[in-house]
Amino acid sequence: MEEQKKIFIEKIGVKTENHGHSPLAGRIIGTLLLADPSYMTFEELCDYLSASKSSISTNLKLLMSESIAMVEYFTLPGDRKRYFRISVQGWQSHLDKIPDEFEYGNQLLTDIIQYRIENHLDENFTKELKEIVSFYRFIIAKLPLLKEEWEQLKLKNNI
Amino acid sequence: MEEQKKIFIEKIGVKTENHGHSPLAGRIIGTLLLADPSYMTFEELCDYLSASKSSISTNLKLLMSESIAMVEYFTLPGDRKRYFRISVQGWQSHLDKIPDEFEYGNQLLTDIIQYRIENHLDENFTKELKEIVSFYRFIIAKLPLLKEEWEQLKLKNNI
DNA sequence: CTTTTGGTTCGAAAATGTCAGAACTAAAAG
DNA sequence: CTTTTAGTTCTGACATTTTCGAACCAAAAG
Repeated sequence: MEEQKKIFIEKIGVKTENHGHSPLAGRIIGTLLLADPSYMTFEELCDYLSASKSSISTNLKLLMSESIAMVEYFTLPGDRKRYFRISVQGWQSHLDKIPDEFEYGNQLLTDIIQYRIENHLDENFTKELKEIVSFYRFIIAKLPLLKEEWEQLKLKNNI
Repeated sequence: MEEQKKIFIEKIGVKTENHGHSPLAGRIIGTLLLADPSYMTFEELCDYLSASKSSISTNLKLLMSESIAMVEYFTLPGDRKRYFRISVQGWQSHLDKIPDEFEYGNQLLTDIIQYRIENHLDENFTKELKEIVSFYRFIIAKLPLLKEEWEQLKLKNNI
């Protein structure tokens, strides 16, 4: 069982690594996703992952940074420890940022097209690029509407 | 102008690196996106990027691989050279694979939820995870429909 | 059959990333 | 004021990735 869990954590870790994080960062995410209770202290993370304080500190700092925001911590009165957990809100807001992500890549493609037009480069290829951009734009415009639609759906069914 | 172009290529390159490729792979993509004509020979790439034949070869191989398919080449009769270019089709099919990408991450989250239920872990957190998954599922289901909608739109307006 | 062209493949070197240990700090406890 | 706790920061070692140069190969040219 415990062994099973560790293998599972590694798997989650690899997935997270694919998104550009270090192996340890991935393991922290995996560990917190399977934790019970759903939060852990700094020390527990060190022990459980057999990692040094410095590595845990560095990686937690990264995972809690503004731009990533996958982990957060809370404190308890009269207790010096920090309790780290997955930030569900961070995860959600990460979802909300997907359109921006698309948008950035798309802006770059748009600039490329602009450059190609200004410099009279091979029009046929430019046109093909335009088509890709227009699809992206379409998706980007639709995503917030989907989110909206989902909120409505949730309101009707669940709560 | 030429200098401007190089800076631009680096910028495209960084964006591509963020998707998990090497700097040189990113530069190749950038170079081909701004190329005129829209294809280049192996030698031209080596010269333009001041990179070794081996590096260009390795990276082109990667970029042309089944799973990435961002670059392709064509040949001309009576000409031994290969002409490398951006694969618009590969790019398109990459777009088509976005739902699968989402799906994989989502499957992992689903497994995590399953584990948490089976082992009676902190239900509140499990419930929050469920909500994220259900939103993902919703999006995944909708994306192909959006693609469809876009195709229709294109048919009406353009061609 | 030899040379040239257009690459590929195989180590090794250089650049980067990851992690641990030790020294440090700020706040609380004694 | 000293000690302990809960981390942080810095430095260097180790691992991985990226790139290069040299040797190699297959096909075409001479």
